[in-house]
Amino acid sequence: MNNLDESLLANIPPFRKLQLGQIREILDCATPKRFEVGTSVFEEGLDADRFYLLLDGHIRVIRTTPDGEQVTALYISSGQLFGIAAALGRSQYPATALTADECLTLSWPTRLWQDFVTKYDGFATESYKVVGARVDEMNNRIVEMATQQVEQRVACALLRLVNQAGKKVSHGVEIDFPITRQNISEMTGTTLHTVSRLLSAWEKSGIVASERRKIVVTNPHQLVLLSGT
Amino acid sequence: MNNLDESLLANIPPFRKLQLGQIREILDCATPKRFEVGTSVFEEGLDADRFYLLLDGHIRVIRTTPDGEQVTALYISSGQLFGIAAALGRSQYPATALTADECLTLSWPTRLWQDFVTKYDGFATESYKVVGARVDEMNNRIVEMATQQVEQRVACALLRLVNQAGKKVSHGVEIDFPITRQNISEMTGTTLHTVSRLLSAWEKSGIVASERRKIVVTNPHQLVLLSGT
DNA sequence: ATCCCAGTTTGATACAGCGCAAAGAGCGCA
DNA sequence: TGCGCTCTTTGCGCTGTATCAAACTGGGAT
Repeated sequence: MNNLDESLLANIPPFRKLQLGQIREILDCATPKRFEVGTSVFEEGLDADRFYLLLDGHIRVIRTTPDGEQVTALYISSGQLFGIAAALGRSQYPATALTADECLTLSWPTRLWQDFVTKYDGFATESYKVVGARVDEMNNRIVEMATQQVEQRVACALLRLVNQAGKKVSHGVEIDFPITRQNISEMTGTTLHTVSRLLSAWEKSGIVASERRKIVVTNPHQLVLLSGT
Repeated sequence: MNNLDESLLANIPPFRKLQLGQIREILDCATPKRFEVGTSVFEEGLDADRFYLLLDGHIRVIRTTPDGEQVTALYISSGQLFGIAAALGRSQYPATALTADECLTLSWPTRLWQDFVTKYDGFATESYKVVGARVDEMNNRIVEMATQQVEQRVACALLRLVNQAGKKVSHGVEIDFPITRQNISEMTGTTLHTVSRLLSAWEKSGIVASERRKIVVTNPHQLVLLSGT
């Protein structure tokens, strides 16, 4: 039992169609936890014993290659389930989840997944839609990496970030958490140098305005053109 | 009702744990169909109204970019489910399925998926494991494309093909369906020219032996070394 | 006020792999 | 037997990006 408010989940996909009483039940077995910037929620290879819902903040899901390079699999924004590999029959986490800013999560023991699926109508369907959307995004990234060159890929990556973590500001849309050139290079399979050069060029053309750890897209339309989609 | 044999499905993952009577029921609502080489089972963007099981042959799942380039998402070997996007909430096929050789499929109307899931214990779990494996493979490909260079990627692709469609022959392991340089380039995001050069070089080192539309890996170990994993 | 460090910018150089081009080579078909 | 199609091989020049190197900047800690 905890004192979280039902309305927290009422509008979030897998719970949206549930009744308040059911949401109450789910909340009562949830563990809330706050994570500082840059800490890990779970790590690649560990037993996938819990699944998570991100209530606030942004999470970077990364994989590390044998020689230590990092590749960003995806970014999670608030309101999304993550760490649900167990729902696809995996017993270990296939990736590491790092907080990109301060985060608030709810989590449940993995074994409850099956309970939720059988007990709450629509829970499974809605959850697997999340998986579907991610598979789709992964497919798109594969196509991108296979066919487009760096400038287009970086443009696509920026657009994805804007779509899922964009915050309107006076001069355009800002990416709502601290992000470095290095981070972007890890999303696109390039180097931070190349990303820096691209952003500099785009800044000159008035497409973006960036500072240290911060990017504002001032001309999204132009960015779409560059992305070649 | 049809005259297919229950043993067809008895050892295939989502059906493995079912009783023969249940398999019979499933078979009775299945439609078998044979496809010639190079024909399409379903196409990107069409209504995902059926899901499939590949009984025999090999299928190439591709996506086409706006400018007509093809990217191979994955290869399906016999015994695998495919076209199951609907299970993840998609109403259209996200890719096109082309036969790589002569194929035999069973298919069911999509609406039966939900029936199977509720009626047959373990069907859902086993099916989602298939999805899990594919997500995993996609993740690996993203990491590969982001960090490795062409030679390593092609080596990885070949190894994947060998693992899932390898047939032992006298001098090594042969890929069990016709495959062109072009096909491999579409799996790895390169050009057929580069693939051709690599295969020529590998042939000289005694790692592979290839002919027109045919590849035999004679020294898998060396290929693993090249793949850098 | 100063130091330090993480992040950024920019230049110079090298090279992997692409694009283009053209010549084989295997195979079905008439 | 020869034609035509698809697939393969190989050469050559070019260019997009990585790599190496070095300087700059802003902000937090002492």
